[in-house]
Amino acid sequence: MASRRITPLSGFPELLPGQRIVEAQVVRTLSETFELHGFAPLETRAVEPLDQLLRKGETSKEVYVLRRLQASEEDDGGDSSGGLGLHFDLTVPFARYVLENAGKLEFPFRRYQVQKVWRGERPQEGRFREFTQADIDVVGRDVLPFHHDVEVARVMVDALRRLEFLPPIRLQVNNRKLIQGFYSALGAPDVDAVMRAVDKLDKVPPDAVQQLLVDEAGLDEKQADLCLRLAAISTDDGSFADEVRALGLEHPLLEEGLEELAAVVEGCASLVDQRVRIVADLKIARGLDYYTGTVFETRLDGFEWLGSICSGGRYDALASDGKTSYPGVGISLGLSRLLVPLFQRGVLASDRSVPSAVLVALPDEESRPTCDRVAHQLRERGIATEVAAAPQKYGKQIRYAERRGIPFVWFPATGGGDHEVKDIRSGDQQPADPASWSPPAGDLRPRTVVSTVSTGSTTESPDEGAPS
RNA sequence: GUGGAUGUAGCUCAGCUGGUAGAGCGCCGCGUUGUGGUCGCGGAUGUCGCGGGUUCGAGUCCCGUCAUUCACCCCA
Repeated sequence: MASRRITPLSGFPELLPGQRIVEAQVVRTLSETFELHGFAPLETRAVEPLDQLLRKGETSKEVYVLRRLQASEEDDGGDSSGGLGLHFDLTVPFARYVLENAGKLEFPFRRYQVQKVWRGERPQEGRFREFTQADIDVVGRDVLPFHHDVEVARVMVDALRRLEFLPPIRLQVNNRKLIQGFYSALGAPDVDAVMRAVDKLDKVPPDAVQQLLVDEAGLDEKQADLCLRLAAISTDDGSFADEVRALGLEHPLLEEGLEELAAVVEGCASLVDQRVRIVADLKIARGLDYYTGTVFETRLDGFEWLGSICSGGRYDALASDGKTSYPGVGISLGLSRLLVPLFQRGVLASDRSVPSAVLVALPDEESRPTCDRVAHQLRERGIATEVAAAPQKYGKQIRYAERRGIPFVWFPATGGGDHEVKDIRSGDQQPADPASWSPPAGDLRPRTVVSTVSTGSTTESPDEGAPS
């Protein structure tokens, strides 16, 4: 059989073992944090009917279609759903899940979900066709009190701050009501077009956006100028409201948005520290999605080019069965976008490529039962242990451990002597009892290692970050 | 999906106007016959991303393709 040359697949990243160890630890930290806040774990199927995926306003998404190899032409277009597609986010499947299980769920319903999603877009650094998202959402029946907007922001910030290896982050918050009210008060003929233009401020210089506002959103110079002045407002406290009011426009929606935005910023103020900033940033618009109030984006210091790693917002009408509507608010974290670039650039790594904390050396094949017993005793106490594969010279066995980052090598007692355990980083070797010996707590699990590329310096941080 | 740049050893990269493929690091072995890392000596790195074309001859020039990356689109 001719072997086809194997090549990577564009946009479908795969991790090395040490990187996967870091990712798995991150997922563990996120899940624990979400559950600390009472969010229930949830998983939905990978596929949805295409008509669900392509509901209003979502037709531009690049959806991967699922098809049976044996399906005939007639089968494809036959059923009413129009076939199946892989989900491109976790919010749309969740909305469907809520409708489907509304009778069995308690509202407001809080859930988190960490799953792969697929988008047929052109890959770039931090943009993939298959990637992992971590979502939290709160959904109510008919109504959802505003304080949940503050809650989801607090939960996600709490989760992010526990990932101590991350560069400092900046959560940017805005409010759709605020900007829509402002644009309406201004007399903008097409509020969506204004948002779309303003949303480009990240990449396009202000005077170009001004031109867009005039050409495509139908504003005059003075209106466009006011839009830019609004978008330029960015404060880390409630003072943005004064700056907005100083622009002299009034509208009920604008007022409502100002109050909500202030509530989010002030509600999160207690979480702010050196590694987490929260700003009211009035240029955040979030495209044309289903958002109706609060909107979030999140950026990493020094990695602004990556775009937002974590965003979301309030949607008043995401799910509805005609009689009942289910308003929600949520945020989703792009786990792959966050981690893969840090791996690629060598910023993040694991200090081990295996979970093992101990390698039990094997003097000879006859001693394997003895070695297995030692390993068993250690594992019984939660210490990840492996026994050497072959009775090579001890130097080789030590090197085996070193290559994998296993910190301890155990030398079993032979001929009546003591067992000994060696820390191969320090070279320190001590007699030890397999029934009671434990490594230092910090060596029990692999650690995430952060290296600052510019200086080349290396610092270690425990993965299970405690709130400080 | 559209357009541009890039692709040489496991990694970082040399390789001139076409003429038999290189370095450092890493890896393997020995010195060191059950205790690695330092040092010394020795060794192997490879369908030059892949396929086709031009040519006596292609890593080098041309076309296609795949991958990476940048911009657009969109967004985690």
